Amino acid sequence: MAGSTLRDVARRAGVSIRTVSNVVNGSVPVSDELRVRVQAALDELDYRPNLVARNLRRGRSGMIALVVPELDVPYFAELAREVITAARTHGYVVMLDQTDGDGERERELLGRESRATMFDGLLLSPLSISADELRRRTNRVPVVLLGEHIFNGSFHHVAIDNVAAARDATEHLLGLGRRRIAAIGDQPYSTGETAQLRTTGYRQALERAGLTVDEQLIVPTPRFHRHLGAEAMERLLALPEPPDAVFCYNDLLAIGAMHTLARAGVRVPDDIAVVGVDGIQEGRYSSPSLTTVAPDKAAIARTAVSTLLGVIDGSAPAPTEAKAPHRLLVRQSTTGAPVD
Amino acid sequence: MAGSTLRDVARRAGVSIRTVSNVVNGSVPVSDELRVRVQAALDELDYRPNLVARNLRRGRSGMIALVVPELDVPYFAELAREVITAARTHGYVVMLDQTDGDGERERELLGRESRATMFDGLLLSPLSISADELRRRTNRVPVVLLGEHIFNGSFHHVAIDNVAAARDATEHLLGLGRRRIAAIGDQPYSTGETAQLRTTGYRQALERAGLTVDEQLIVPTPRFHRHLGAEAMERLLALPEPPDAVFCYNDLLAIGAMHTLARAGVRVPDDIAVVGVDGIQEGRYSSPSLTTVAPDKAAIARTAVSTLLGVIDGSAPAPTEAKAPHRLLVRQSTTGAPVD
DNA sequence: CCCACGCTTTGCAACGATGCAGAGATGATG
DNA sequence: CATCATCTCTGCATCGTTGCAAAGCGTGGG
Repeated sequence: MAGSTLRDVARRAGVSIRTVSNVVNGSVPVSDELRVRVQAALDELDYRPNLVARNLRRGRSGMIALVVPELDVPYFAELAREVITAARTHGYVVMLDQTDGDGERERELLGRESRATMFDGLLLSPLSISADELRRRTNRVPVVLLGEHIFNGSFHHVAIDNVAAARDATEHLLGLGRRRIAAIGDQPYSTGETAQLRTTGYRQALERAGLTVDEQLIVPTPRFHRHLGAEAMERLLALPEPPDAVFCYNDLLAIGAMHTLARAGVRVPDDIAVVGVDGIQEGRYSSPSLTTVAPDKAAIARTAVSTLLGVIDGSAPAPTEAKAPHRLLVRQSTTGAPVD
Repeated sequence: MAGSTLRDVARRAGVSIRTVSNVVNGSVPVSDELRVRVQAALDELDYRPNLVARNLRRGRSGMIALVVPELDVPYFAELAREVITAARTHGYVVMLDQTDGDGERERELLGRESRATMFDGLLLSPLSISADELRRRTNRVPVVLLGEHIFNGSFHHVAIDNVAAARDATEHLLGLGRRRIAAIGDQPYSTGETAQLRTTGYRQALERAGLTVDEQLIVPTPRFHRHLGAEAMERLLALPEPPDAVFCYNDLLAIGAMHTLARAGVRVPDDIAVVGVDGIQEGRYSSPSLTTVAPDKAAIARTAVSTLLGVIDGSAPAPTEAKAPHRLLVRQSTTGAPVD
């Protein structure tokens, strides 16, 4: 009942512990006669290997940790799903933790008393910890970073091309004839790299189209949540000359913005077109459905996991910069066409 | 670099391994002089305890697993967030896995080669595994079940009162004067207990109001996903006499249903009122915003975690049935009033 | 002056598994 | 028939930590 060990099984089958281990692992040949006897004992005692002990001996835990800011943000939930799936194909399981974007929590995670040592590696989607700090603290555990923040070449890193993604979104709006295009989600301070890259892409698209950027139309938000998108949209509507399109830095901001527009009786896309980033499922069924730039989350997850495992087994020590593909999904919020 | 051990630190400080251990753990008193010396060595070598070894010795891992069908289903993501938070207050971390509602995967999880032995306990939200099977397989690991499925008294179990929740939702619609109320999401087969309980509550409400149930208006769905809600709604609209309200067994079904209604030009709530269950964030910002019966997820998580820890430390061996509270959040999809 | 007591410190064993090297049995070969 | 290679099987050491019991040491009381 309380969990039988190799010893118990060995005693019962009248063989050595080592032989039982060989039967369990199947790596070393065992004679048919003994194998049958041992197998019977294994079944009778319902033996289950103690993985903690196995891990100690083997020096590997078969676990990686995925740390995201917030698990209830759909993008991270969907990404987590893909990471768990990708890890499983390599025989790994995933421990999940969330930092709430709290730098303290992120720091704690890498501190001395953390459980990080229990994992073979760490996938980290950092929000507020700085590059230096991260470098100082992660000299033990293999780390791969997800998303933009911190990538000055000292860490393995997987992300989409955020500048191109933002440019694609903005150019889509330009292609629809919109000329007064707002942007929601800039973060013009040290830890807002992702947002800043998207701002760059937004500016590039406008400039290439020969338009000047109206700084009033760039509304910063401290995070990427629905209610902040709603508030930002209110500010845009209050302008003397409101926009005819909005590029939101993620889908949640876009959904918040559309919420405000619906309440204000502004038609989407007729009066204002809306596009987001992330390609979350929620956007397929919103009213109107949301045009979005969707990162290939499965690709991000696969790349991140295999990179991390490469670091773990020492075959890929030099930091890599991997770019995952993204594509524009056109839906009602920009074209009005009820596509799915 | 490769991780120093107690041995390394002991050698450096010129004391025994045991003393270093005592300093690290702080449980046994150590003289000031030695403590300082050992601490210095700890710092110099940047010692981090090997948690795998510690776990082996202590027989506890400080980890629990949370297994849900799909992490990208918002309800589970939001619940997972709460579970992680609740576990953290007890010093536990959470490993997350998903089964995709696949019975095979659920079985595998409890099978001989599973990693379940690595965890002190298991929070399981089962979809398709049967009670018998579960009982046969979990004689090793402490388990607490989340949600309805399987609760014949042999397992610890935390859920809301699904009958009451469904009744509340239906009565809300009745209170608005609706009389032809449909239900989307029944699952009239062995593993659909949750759905069946909601059907029971739905029937109760109608019967108490003196109405007869029109079986045509109960549309089953194999899962609780947006597209199935959309399809179900199409079937209801095709009826000679469509409903004037719909009770959906979860918010995703409701959002799918509203998607169909929007495309068909049916007004919500004027023509058809819609109510869901789960209280996911998505429903606050949908257009129209979604009336829903919201389980207290934080309460579910807290109760589940503390129950599980009780089982683990042996203080709560007898299976308990815990009911978490729920409440109706009234929004536009039933009243038209733009409440947040 | 000796003994007992309390406090700190230590060595040994153990948690349950696997790597390694060698023991024993078996069969093939000269 | 002796020798050697081959194939199973086994015992021992080890992964890094903590529980346990006892050793060492200093102090105070009889």
